[in-house]
Amino acid sequence: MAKYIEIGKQIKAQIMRGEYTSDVPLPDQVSLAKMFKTSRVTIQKALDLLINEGLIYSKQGSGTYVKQNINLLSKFDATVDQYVGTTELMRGHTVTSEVIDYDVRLPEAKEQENLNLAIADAVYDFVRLRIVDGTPWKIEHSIMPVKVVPGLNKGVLHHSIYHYMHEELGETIGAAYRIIRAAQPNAYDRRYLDAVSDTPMLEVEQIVSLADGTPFEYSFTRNRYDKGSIVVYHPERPML
Amino acid sequence: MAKYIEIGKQIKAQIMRGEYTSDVPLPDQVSLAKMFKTSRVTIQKALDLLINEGLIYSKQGSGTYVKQNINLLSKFDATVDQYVGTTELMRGHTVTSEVIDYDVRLPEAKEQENLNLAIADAVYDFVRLRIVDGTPWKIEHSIMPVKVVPGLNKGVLHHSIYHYMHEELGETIGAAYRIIRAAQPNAYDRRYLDAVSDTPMLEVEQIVSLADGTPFEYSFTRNRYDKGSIVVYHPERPML
DNA sequence: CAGTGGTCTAGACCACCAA
DNA sequence: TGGTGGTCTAGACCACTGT
Repeated sequence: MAKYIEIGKQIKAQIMRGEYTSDVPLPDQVSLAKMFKTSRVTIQKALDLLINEGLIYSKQGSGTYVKQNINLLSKFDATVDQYVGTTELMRGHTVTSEVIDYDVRLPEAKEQENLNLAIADAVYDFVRLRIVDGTPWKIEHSIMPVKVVPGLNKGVLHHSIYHYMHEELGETIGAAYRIIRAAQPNAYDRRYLDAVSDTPMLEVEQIVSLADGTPFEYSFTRNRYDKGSIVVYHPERPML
Repeated sequence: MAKYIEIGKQIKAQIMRGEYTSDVPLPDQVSLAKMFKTSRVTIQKALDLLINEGLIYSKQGSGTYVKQNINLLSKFDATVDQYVGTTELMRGHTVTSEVIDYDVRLPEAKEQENLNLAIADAVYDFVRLRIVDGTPWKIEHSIMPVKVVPGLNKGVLHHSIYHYMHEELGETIGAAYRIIRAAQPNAYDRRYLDAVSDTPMLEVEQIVSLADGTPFEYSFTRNRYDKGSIVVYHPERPML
């Protein structure tokens, strides 16, 4: 573990314990360097992490300050800006999957483009009903390339795909693009999620990539309007 | 402009021009340092920016590579992970606002909490119908603290609030929290957006802050399911 | 083992802010 | 004008990869 990450964690812990407030600046970088017995540059890198997380901000020539909205941050903390599979998110609840549809076929044009595939690269095409504590929760329709996620049989689909990828294939998940929209209920929604014509559905279309940028999932996830929302945190970011 | 940002831009431009592909690694840091006549550490900082943008990734002991999904990135580029007011987003179209409701009052409990206000801090409470090229598009219900955004009269509401804040008040926008959900149409939706009982609505509840973390907007924005979606890009991020 | 990226240091200089 | 954060350098050492 890099030293500056370690220091960043410690400072974050201090902020969370309320040792620094928005009223007064943090100790200056030179003092912090002395306290942590390191160089000023290392302190700066540690603070950079906290700035990226939206916890603090620096004002050249003035000091480093805790933001006024840390309370908000902690409230959203659990759900913010991280991608984990459904199973992980619902820790403490029983999540099971019913495989509604399962196929291996050649990709359509849009899938080729989004998953960066040649026309002969086969894909898995499956629909799963996710069930939480015994009640139907959401429907996931996923397309995954065989060459990126080999061995995705029905047995795996009943459990966590993300767990399988991490533990069995040794892959780490990277960035995700999502398009979020409202939609009218379709046949699946009516049949499995108990939706009727005036039940708004929330749909997430997403492309998820591995750490090296290889896209491995193109999926559509739908749930009833009263069974879940999406939380997003958009930090300010240095623009290139 | 910091040197490493300048270098980052140049390398980004090279990547975008296709001078580097995902097949071969970029030149190593030492070579780049020589090419740009700077130190290796500065190169590393420049590359860090590109890694944060999800353009490239580094593998210790091996090299630095362009991700396979740059093509995707460019496609989403315009809408990704940035907050700008409605007016800005619709450049090239005529956006006007009709003020449906306008009030100054004391904050409710939830507003106090989300906007970090005392009970006596007055807020503006207004509802605007945003109209694009003559057709009703979305309804924005906003709560803003008077002490943070003074002088928000009806005249300003007809134009861009974000423009007003930036140009008149000299404030810069920082992070935003958003909760996105589907919803059944309410009275406003039916009246102004031509929604009926089976028209799903997309609602965005958000808290937007200034650069120093002061929250200045708590709002609910709604549009018909067929009049807009939300695009989100979630890069992988070093976690603390 | 050679080559690559990752981290850290100590010191220098600059830019900005407040008194 | 003194104190603060922002940037940059040159060099050192470490960790990992591929041959």
